[in-house]
Amino acid sequence: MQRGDFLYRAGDRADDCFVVRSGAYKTVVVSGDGQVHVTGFYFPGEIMGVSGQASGRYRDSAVALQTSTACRTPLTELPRLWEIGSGPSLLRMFGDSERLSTEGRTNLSRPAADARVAGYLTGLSRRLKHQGRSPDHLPLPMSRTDLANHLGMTLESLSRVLGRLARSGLIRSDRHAITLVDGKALEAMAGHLDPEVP
Amino acid sequence: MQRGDFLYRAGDRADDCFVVRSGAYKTVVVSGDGQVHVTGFYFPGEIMGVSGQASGRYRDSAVALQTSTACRTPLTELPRLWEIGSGPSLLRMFGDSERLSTEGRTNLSRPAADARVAGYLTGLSRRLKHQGRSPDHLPLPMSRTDLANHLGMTLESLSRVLGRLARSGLIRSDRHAITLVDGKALEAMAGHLDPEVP
DNA sequence: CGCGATATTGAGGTCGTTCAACATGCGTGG
DNA sequence: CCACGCATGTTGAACGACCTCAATATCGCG
Repeated sequence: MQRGDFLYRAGDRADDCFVVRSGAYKTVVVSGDGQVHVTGFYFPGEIMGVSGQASGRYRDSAVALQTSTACRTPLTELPRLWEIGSGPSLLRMFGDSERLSTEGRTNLSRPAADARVAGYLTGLSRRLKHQGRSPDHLPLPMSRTDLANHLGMTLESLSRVLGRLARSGLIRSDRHAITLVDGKALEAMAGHLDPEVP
Repeated sequence: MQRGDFLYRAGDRADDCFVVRSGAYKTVVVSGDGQVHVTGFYFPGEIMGVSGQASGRYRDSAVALQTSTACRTPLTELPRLWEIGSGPSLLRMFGDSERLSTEGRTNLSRPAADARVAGYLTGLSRRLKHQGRSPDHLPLPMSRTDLANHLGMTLESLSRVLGRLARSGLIRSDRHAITLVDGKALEAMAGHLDPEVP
């Protein structure tokens, strides 16, 4: 898929889940008044489309941030999945999704913009590490506008925070990537969002 | 259970989900640095403990806000629940849980405190209506501190916002309950978090 | 190479936080 | 039953941070 293509749209029948293979995606929800909120960014190995599996229709839309590929996984035969013993993994998906949402929520509840940015970066670092990739080289394929929206701040604030962190020597900030220099300091700034990853 | 009792604790083996029967509960997560975040409030008919089903251990703790009862639901019984026809409703509850989490996240992303409070109130109203209760009489069994924490603001700000809304005639604010007077205006203030309820 | 989109930087205003004092409610015990 | 005391909630003032508006800089792409 190319940048801007929809993997699925809110309202579509939710017959499948998707696993990112390459590239990156974002999920967005549009409010009744037309306002958009970026609910998440997804990288290779991560699962998308879980939110729709309960109601039968996707609640959010998934958009490719760059040239990307994803693996479609039909889940229409839910009861039969139980019979063949895939029930636990289904629960795991729901739980993972719920947990990611909870972490994001905790992060958003912090008043300081610095803490939210630091929290997102450390969380992303942990996710990448969990996928077997380098935890210090963070890809940022999303626009500043999208990331700021996701973190509940304006793009100007985000730009300033990143500049501040770079000037402090905690990170190296490229436009489409960030390298963590002092991850410990970032975690401290974020307030240790989550104890550990089991 | 009495006020302050734990339904389950973070770290416990997550063998069950719980459905609130009466009263109300809150869920909290403690960060590595000891900071507490209130992740949700749960009323009769709503499901709790989903977050733990991924890792096998609860990620949050559930605390009774008042004298409450809950129905323990071992997930090993899920196939049998399906046989007796309770599978779909449980699945619906899972979906509702995930959706609630997403809505809360969207709500927190708004910068204005008024919008976040209005968003929570309208969301709670819809949840109560969904459970067959009055959508205009909102119970607030939680403390101001907890609600402010949940909404990502200080208790002073919350107090001011509620006072402002009451003075504007949009709500009637008691200490442990709120009556919606002008729900439409509240929804507008919240920015229509979610299009509709299918 | 030039243009449009995206990102950074700057100045001023508003809103939420902080610190503080006051008011109210609730439970306990006399 | 009332009074007391503590916890909880409300109100006030000043500071600081984020947002808004605006200009400049840089990147990407044809």
